[in-house]
Amino acid sequence: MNYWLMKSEPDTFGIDDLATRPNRTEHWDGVRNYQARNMMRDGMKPGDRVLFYHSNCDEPGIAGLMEVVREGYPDHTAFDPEAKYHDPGSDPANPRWFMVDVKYLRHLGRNISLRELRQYADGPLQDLPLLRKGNRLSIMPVTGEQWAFILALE
DNA sequence: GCCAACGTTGGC
DNA sequence: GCCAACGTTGGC
Repeated sequence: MNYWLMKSEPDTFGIDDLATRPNRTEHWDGVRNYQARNMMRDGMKPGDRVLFYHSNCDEPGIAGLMEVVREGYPDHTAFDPEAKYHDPGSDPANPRWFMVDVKYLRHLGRNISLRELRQYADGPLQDLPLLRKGNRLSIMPVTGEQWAFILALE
């Protein structure tokens, strides 16, 4: 089992939205970055655990936990001219973009803010891509050690 | 293949 | 709203 972190803007789709979806499950569509695509297509497997990170909001940070319940499959929203992330360059016969399905597990007891995580940027979390300058990856791997350390802060 | 211009991300 | 960092595009 592997660990990941996925970002979303709570104004668009936050952990409360995931928690109230049917089966508490939703597909993670709209990713249009090749690195993140590769992780969903090749790396993420059912049973993997994911930190749900709220970005671009009052207090950016980790809000809860979710689980991958379906491995990577084509992101059909790329084919939809009406969709926000429509990509005319993605051919249904050879899809460019992928997504996974994730299921809500639980909220953290408290939001663990980016500000707080930065305190450990020179220590236990020094290799966490989230804390690297200029990082813009919306999906990133988390080691078992980082996962355990972050949850111990809760 | 280089690189300037541009658009986006996302913290602050 | 600002702006630094980054990815992508497209002319050459």
